[in-house]
Amino acid sequence: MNDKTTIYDIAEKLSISAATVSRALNGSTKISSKTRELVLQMAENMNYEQNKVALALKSGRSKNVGVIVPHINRSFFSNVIRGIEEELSLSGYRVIICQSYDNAEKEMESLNALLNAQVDGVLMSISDLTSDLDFLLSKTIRKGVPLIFFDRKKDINGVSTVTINDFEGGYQATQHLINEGCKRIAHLRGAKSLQIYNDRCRGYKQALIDNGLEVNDEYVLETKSKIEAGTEAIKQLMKLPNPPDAVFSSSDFVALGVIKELKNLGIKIPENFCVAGFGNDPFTEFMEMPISSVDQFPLEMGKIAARVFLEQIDSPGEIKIEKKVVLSPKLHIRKSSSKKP
Amino acid sequence: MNDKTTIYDIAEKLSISAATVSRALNGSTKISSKTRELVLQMAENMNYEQNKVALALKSGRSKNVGVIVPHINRSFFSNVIRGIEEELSLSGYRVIICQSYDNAEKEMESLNALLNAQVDGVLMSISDLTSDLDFLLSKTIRKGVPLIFFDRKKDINGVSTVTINDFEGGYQATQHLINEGCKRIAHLRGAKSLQIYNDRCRGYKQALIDNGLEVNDEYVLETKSKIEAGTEAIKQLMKLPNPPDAVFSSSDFVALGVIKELKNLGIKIPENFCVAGFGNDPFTEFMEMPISSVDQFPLEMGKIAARVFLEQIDSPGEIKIEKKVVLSPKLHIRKSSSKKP
DNA sequence: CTGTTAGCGCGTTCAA
DNA sequence: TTGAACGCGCTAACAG
Repeated sequence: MNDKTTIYDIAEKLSISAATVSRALNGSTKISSKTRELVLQMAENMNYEQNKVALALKSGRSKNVGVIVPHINRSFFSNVIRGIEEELSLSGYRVIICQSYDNAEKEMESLNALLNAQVDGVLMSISDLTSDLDFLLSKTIRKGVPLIFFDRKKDINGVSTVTINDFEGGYQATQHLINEGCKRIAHLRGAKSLQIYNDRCRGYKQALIDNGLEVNDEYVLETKSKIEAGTEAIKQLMKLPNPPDAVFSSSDFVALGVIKELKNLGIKIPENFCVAGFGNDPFTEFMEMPISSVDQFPLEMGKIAARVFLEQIDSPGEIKIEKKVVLSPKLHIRKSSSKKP
Repeated sequence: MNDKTTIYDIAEKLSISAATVSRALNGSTKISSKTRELVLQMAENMNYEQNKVALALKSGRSKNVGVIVPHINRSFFSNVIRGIEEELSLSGYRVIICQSYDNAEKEMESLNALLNAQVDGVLMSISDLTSDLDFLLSKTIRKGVPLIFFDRKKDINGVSTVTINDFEGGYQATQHLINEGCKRIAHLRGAKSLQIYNDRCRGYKQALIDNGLEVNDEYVLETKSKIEAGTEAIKQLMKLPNPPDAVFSSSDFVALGVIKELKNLGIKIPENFCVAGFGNDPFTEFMEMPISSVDQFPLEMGKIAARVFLEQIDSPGEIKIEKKVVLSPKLHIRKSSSKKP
């Protein structure tokens, strides 16, 4: 039933040794063109296909890379993965995906499983700053497996990272809202355990400071990345004695929730209230009230992360140079924050 | 530098044979509890981890499954993959993803690569009915690797499928539009080379017939699954001498394009024109004009496809029973097609 | 140019 | 209960 033909099968047919077959198949120069042709022909006839597992065991390189993300079905991550796959498949690598569900423990399990499966590298977006990264390092670096963080990173020696400049993104969005004439800008931010949200928040605050505006802690709320979280948060904000006149949200979904609730409250956007989100999720563009948002270039991020991996794997010797790539975010200005037409 | 400890390393330390170590690690009964404890302890100390590649070569089972989809970043597919990964990871399987880009040739390449990488199964959504499936079969079935189609299938002996009832989905949506009082229902359909679109179209036509409405071929247009395709198509339809009063689209994006253009044209939805889409993409729900759409339950589809694989792989002997699972779609009725409040 | 040997790490005979 | 030997399929070292 199983028709897997091995190099031994074809060697036997030709009454030569398996090594010779191997050489012919791999284009070694140390072989006569006659026998090479013979082998190639026979291989064709017998539908020979190289067994990659045997090759992996022999060479120690599986041609597989692991990718760990919180959830594969989030627009951002699925786009990054697309970029990674698109780039790595060109070099013959396959992509194994794992979901961490924002759970540090699961993340470690996945990493472990990937390393035991002999992946040649791991690209991941860490779930939490509190992850036990020492353990992680001991496993991956000691094994000589390149590790690359994208988007959600943590600064570690020996680990390359590909991120966008979240500080700049937060700054850009806030500066834009200020330019539109907003004076009391609130910020809905993600969990403090993630550096990206801390950076965006820092950018927000710096923009306020640079423009001589007051940083009001009452205006900064931590939310989940969900529509309902946005509606809840804006309700709370509008109850303040001195409610804000704009919101910069770290999440497009939250921004959407804010817009929905403001409409409920009869507050006009963008005339009396401006909103900007983060992520440039596809839906922000084609809403009836298109939402201004910061683009993170997920596809490009994935491709670049893939290339960083390829550079590391190709680097001669054991000199693994860590690389820190930082992309510039781009704010897309849309109706939700455009007072001036 | 490489600290990979093997069973030989720990055998040496304990002055026993590697075979014994292997037995201890695998919980064989034919071993004294003393040495078992000893081995387990030592394995712990030496940070031993089983090399899955060696195991794969030995056993012929890699614990990897391949998944091939057109584009991983489309909402539907990323959700299916999430379901697959969620289910299979519980059984210790890893998921290798490949993108076909709707290209039959690339699809075959990926399938080939996966088989050479010794995956234990392949789950795929075929790109095209014209794919060279004989070749496909000769590779996969002869190798005894379970093959499962999800969503985009083709009926083949020996291949299990997990799909939704596209006919019923098309029927449901059309029937609903009829119930709302629409008389001239157009249909924007996807490529004829995919069975799912043919089935949805058949459902659409059958609903018309069952309700005594005329099937007008001028009302059926083939479009790409893009917003702009929707705007173009509806422009064309509205130029007809007798323009439609409703559209059932096989794509949510196309439905969105239709709605945008109708608004441009000053046509009121849902009062004077109803629209229904297909896919229940997240955005359909939270638009200001929420779009009625047929849910395909991608997450569930992925999980079920995974379970079908597990059943096949666990089935004793060589009896591979093919399984055809058909899910019922569910129409979500929203504002874009609700004349009656 | 080609054949022989060995080993990647593991589980599984067959003897003892 | 344990050990020695073997093979999964392949490539690389060493001979010839």
